[in-house]
Amino acid sequence: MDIREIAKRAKVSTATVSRTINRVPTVDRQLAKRVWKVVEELGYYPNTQARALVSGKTRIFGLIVSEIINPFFPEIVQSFEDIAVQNNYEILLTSTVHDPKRMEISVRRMLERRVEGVAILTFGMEEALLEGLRFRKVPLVFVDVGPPVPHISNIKINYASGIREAVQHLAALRHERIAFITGPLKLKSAKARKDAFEESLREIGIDPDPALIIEGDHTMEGGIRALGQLVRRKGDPTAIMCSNDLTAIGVIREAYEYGIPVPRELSVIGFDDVRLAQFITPPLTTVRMSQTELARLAFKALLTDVERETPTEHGSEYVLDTDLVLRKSTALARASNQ
Amino acid sequence: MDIREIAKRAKVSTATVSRTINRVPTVDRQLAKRVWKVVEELGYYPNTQARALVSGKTRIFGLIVSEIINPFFPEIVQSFEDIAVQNNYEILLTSTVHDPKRMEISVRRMLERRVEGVAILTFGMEEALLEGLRFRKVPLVFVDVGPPVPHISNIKINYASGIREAVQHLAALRHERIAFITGPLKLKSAKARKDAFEESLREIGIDPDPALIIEGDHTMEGGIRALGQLVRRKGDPTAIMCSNDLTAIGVIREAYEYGIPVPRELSVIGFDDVRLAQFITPPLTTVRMSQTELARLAFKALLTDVERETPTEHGSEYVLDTDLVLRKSTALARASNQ
DNA sequence: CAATGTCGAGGAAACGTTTACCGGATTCTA
DNA sequence: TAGAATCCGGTAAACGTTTCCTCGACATTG
Repeated sequence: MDIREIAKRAKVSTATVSRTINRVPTVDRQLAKRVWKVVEELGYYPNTQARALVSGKTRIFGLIVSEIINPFFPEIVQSFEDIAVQNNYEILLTSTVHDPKRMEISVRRMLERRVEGVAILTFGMEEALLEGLRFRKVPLVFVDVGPPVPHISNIKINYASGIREAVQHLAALRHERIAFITGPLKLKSAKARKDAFEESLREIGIDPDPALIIEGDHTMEGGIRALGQLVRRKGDPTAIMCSNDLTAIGVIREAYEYGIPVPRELSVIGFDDVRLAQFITPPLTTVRMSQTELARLAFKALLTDVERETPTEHGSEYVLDTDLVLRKSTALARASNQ
Repeated sequence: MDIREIAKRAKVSTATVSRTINRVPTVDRQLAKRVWKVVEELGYYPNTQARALVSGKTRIFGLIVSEIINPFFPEIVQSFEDIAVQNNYEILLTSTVHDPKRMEISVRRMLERRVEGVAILTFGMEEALLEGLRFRKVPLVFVDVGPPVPHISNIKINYASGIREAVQHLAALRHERIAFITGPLKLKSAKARKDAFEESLREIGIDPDPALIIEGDHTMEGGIRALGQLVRRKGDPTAIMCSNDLTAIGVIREAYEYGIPVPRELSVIGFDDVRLAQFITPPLTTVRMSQTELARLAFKALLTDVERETPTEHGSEYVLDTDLVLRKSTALARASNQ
């Protein structure tokens, strides 16, 4: 059943049917009513392929993530979908699973399906692979790492705000030896978190102790390993901040193995506030980087770019703040026992 | 850049270009080589909308889930995508967030984008809402609840196998008072799990004690509440099985609050084996219902149906077994202290 | 050697929309 | 009241493919 069928039954032209369905205001109310009636009766719905073919608008946004099973992403995907539904967009979800080949395939898929824009929410994938998209002037939005050129927007994360809050929270609980487990330092975002931590420490008159900065890898196993290293030192820290929640979960898990009660003997703070931070025992105090908000900003960036008629010089920039959310994994420092 | 451009440059007809790209074997090797050369040079890739419009094949499968942030789903989505990529399919991911209206929208989206098949992996959504899909003879695949009609496949979960294993495991650890926290019993799958539990108990000569069967709701909070009820009884259980992992996590969490050490004083077993079962402390012993395998089966069901030329009488049926995976949340029953 | 069959490439129709353009009717203006 | 302007619906071209059909070239057969 197609638009012609509707046209015939409503005794109008296909043009009028099309205009009615697309709510072009100039069509006569009587005609429109007739058309809608037939549409309802037959349960007609337009063919998106045909639509897209002629109009050039697919109403699809691409969303590239690292991997869906990483707890960081489901909430983003969910929020992105919610907004897409509200705006009558479809979403083409693609994951790179940390494989450049898969990234290439992702780009290809986006191109073939003619998405109108792509949000790249991966952790550090080589940008070169996106050349195909950039070349075709598809609007893109990045987190932190987008170059300042037309059609490319950026969401800047304000790591410092939340991390400072966290450090000050620990200081208020009389912690003085605070360790930090970083992410993979080749990741810009991981580096930024570490820098923010050190800066926050200095701000309250504590000099960062290199022995208390351990390089992790943003996995639970990394957290486990890092705690192992930390425990072996004398004068070990009374609090540990982690570059992401998974690391913090690893730390808590390993602390349990060592018989170190969290938070009584050791305070732990994560970063990201993934949903599962609420599920573990004790519920994790962490720095929230709202995934919902991130998705919202990404979508908005894309939509704005698509709807803009004249391209801007530089692509827009958005800022996402972070803040501390208190749960149960931090407490007063134990009396110093060195 | 379109197929005509390629045709012109390769000095063949568009028909030949199309045939070449689609690897129709009758095209002359020389011509094919010419065509491919031009394709590579120009970086041409076909327009999927145009393709779909004329061929009627969109190469899209729909995937309807309850909500992406439910830990049960990310792995399914990931696996589904992996297989889709291998088969050159795209996936239209949609979530109902437990809202019939959203389900309706989902169906509509599937219809508009002309998906070739839909996997419905939600927990108990009214089937009536899928009428639109069924009516248009879109191949569907359900878990457990699909009616036996053409174009509708079913994946039957063998709940009994894993649950029996779990019960026998507990029995071997000398547990005699084993509680069960169910899911919402209006859900067929929850009911089936409970029944399997009771049956397994009888099998080893234990009569299910109704006082030890608590209705939960498949959430962490439900698990917390249920443990509260259980603890208040005298002669409380030494082991608890849960209808899903989230419930088990709630139980463990609340046990911690009560100061009941898991597994020393209380053994806990979950169901599903979501990824996060490995992240909690202690790592959760649980009955695995492989999400990867589930996704694989669902995709296969759809693909088989699409590729079949003559529709079968009944739609096919697949079976997914469950089995126990041992981690750290179970131990020998404590000496009876009643 | 003529007739028939086989093979593969090209021409052109078709898929279901949107939209530029046209033209008739109506309203407005002088 | 005639001409201009405005409005709005219809006609048909276009979007980029796939695929049916035709047709020429060549091989095979009697």
